[in-house]
Amino acid sequence: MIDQRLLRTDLDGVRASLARRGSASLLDDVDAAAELDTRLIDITARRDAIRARVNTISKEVGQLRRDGNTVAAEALQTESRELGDDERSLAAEHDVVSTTLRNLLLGIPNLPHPDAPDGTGDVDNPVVKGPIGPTDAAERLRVPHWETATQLGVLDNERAVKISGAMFTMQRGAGATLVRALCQYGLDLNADVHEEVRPPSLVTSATLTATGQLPKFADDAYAIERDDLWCIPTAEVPLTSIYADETLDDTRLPIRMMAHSASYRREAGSAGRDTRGMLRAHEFDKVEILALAMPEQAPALLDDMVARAERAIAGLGLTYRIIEICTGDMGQSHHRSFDIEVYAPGVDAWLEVSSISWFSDYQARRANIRFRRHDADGKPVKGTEYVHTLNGSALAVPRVWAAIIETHRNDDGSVTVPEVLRPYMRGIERIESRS
RNA sequence: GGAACGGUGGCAGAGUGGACGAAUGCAGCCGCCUUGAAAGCGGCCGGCCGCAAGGCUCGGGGGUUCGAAUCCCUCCCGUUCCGCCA
Repeated sequence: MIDQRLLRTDLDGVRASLARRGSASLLDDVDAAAELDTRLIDITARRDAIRARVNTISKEVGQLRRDGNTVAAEALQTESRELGDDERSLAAEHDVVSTTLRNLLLGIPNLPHPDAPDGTGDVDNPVVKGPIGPTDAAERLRVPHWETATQLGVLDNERAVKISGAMFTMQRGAGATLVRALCQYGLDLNADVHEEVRPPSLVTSATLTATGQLPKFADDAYAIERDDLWCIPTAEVPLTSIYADETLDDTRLPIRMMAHSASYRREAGSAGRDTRGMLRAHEFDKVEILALAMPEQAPALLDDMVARAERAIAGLGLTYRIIEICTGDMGQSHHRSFDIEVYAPGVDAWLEVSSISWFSDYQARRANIRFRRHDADGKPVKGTEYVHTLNGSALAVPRVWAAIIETHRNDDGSVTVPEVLRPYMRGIERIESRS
């Protein structure tokens, strides 16, 4: 959520910032929210005045009864009972307005960073680095990974579909080992500063709301309705909420964590797209890195996390570039965002393999994650602030897997395993046909 | 899944309708004492919203009442026992 106070103190600033996202109806929502906020303040003030009076009366009644002054006590009780009717109707109005306002606020996206590039869609995302590596593939590389991998017996999507339906994938033999190797590689590369976490894969609605998936994007996630649980679309979801409703000490920040998890996505609206191979699937493995930080720590962390994602890709000998996400293409919760794209020669396309984002305090406000500062003498400063959250894929398996198969394909149809992965693959140097 | 008992401030733990935002202990903060520290002594000390007045907060929600940590309903969570299970 954005800071509700900004609606009162800097409505024009909020409107100008969100206008960069390019949605007219969004500005209507902002205006509506500002109006509700004003009403809510008025209602709250009137309700609280009545409550204050009732509280005072109750204390007086208690005193009068102790003193045995029943007549006076009963007179006050009558007054209080009448006040109760007003209080109830104001409280009901307060609940309606504040619920409406909250639902509206939950749907209002984050304010983009001033330096985020303007644009209306993904075509406006500027390339900020690269391409690094060749983009002119040889003939032997012009083979989509699903052909190479199926032939090698390391990808068996036909049977995955039999088991689970369309858009599920299955890796076998060295292909399965490669999945696990990539995960372990991604973790080891980031273990220097990140705590490894194995979070739950099923989370509550509250948890999925904190990171921004609910309420607006419910259709994108798998729901287990009977138990009111959701399959995580990314480890970002449980990791961010680890410290939900907690106040952290500034000395502990930044808190940096990483997790390997499965990610589940319904891909509603993309049926029929990228149905072959490993480019899009309902379930995939990913190593996520995440940081909770003080606002002033965030920019450097963002740079560091992009560099880490880049290092993982570069180490695998893949061709890649880094793009920055423009205001028109940003996700709801994003403040500033970078993608790493890998060139896949077999399908001759740039594949998004990593997305690293800074969320400012947007998620922390939803998740209620605060921190307390200490002054130079180590004394706690009065009041708390929301942390900033950042996260990104350190290594998203399927598309990297695909790019490896396509990039490191040999003339004979075998695939050379990148050197850095061999320790995780029982020394396998080449993936060769099993038959 | 069944049964029993629980959920109170950073922690431990009192409190069964009014003087309770909450005893007491520990931790923390300030001061005294001390060469320094410990001990001792005195004082302060939960959080959120609000410029303030004030409001909210004893697991969540609802109810009874002039008034609820306390009574009622409901949901959630925990512990123990039983059942089931990797």
